Amino acid sequence: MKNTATRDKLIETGAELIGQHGYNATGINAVLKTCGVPKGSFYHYFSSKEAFGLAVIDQFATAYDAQLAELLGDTTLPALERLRRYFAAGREHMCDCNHATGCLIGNLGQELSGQSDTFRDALDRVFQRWEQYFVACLQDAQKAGELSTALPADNLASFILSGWEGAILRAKTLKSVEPMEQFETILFQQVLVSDD
Amino acid sequence: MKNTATRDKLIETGAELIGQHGYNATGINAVLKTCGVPKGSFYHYFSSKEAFGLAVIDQFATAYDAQLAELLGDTTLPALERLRRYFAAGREHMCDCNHATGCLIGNLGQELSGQSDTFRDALDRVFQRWEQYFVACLQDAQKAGELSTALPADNLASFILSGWEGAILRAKTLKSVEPMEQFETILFQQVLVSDD
DNA sequence: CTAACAATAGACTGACTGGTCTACTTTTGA
DNA sequence: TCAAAAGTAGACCAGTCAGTCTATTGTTAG
Repeated sequence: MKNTATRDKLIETGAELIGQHGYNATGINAVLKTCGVPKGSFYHYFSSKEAFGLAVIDQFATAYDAQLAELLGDTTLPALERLRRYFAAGREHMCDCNHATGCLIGNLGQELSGQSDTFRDALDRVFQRWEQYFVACLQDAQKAGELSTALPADNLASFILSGWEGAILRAKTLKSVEPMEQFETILFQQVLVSDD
Repeated sequence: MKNTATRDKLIETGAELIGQHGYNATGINAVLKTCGVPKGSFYHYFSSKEAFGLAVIDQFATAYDAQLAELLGDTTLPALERLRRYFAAGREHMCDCNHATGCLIGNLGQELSGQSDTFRDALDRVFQRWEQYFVACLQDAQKAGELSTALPADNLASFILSGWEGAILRAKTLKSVEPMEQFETILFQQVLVSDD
């Protein structure tokens, strides 16, 4: 399995279609037709649709990890400023996809975590890794005195991830980033505050 | 269309199966087999699967409305106490379904709002009605001096709905109500506070 | 050169999909 | 009483699904 070009093309197309229509509504044939790959190749690289789905999640998580590291791990900026930039990037992405795709991991979490434990585990691991980025960033903020140490960083991180995923869901159904803006506003105004 | 017993049975079974497996993964034949209704009856009451799905949403929204009115509209209790009870009921429901179902509207919002504008509109209307219950409850809290008037009630309501839906999603993928608890804790500690 | 293996290619399969059709039974209202 | 309408019943249809199969082409190592 040296030639990864075809495999990558399948995963890329799969991520796009699954992001748009969900996992169950995305047929393998549709993926193949979209990227012009024959079925023989698909089952050469993936043992089943589920294995393909997991590979799509894996690839997405890896790529997103790099983004998170860049945005939230950029220690040249104040920690809360990094968070602001992360939220801004999320809003921008939401507009770019016409409020249709949102967050692939969130989408699949809703759709599949009741359907398959394999998927649920994979998606939960991604969420937990994301949470760790938030924890690190919030701890930076606490060390710098930007953020009160009254609230544990890990609880805050869970709060932020939940709220942000929910805001993305609302943005999708409303076709507007307003819920994402309102979440960010109140979060910074009431939750991410320093000791007076 | 006077005999609603068969129709109700179809909708009830549909809500259950769609809640468990999602809309796309729930076949009409599975619904029919589960509740022992022949296909002829199904298409006597519903013109298509989409119409059926909308009826399921409608029925669920109506039933949930009654619950919200009871919990959040119970003016014999302090407004913030009503909110606490609402969250507690949500957590209980999450445990009852083994963290598998979560919120039907949230699930379908993720799955279908990118797939069909008809569904998206229907689901968004439900969300907006829910938000109005929160707004009314928060305004009660502000009038009673339980809650600062510094933040507009409608922004807060949007914040709470987003956060709660996101917490439910995390609870599903984590198979634990912990994210819901963490959301509630920080919400009451930092956001739903009175003027000092 | 050639044998082994990676990869491409797509016809094909059985199961299942949403939806249609006709036949039959029950209920209703005049 | 009886005809029209409501509702039940399930065989059936074309299309699609994930997955299999065999054949062929590219590549690589001995």
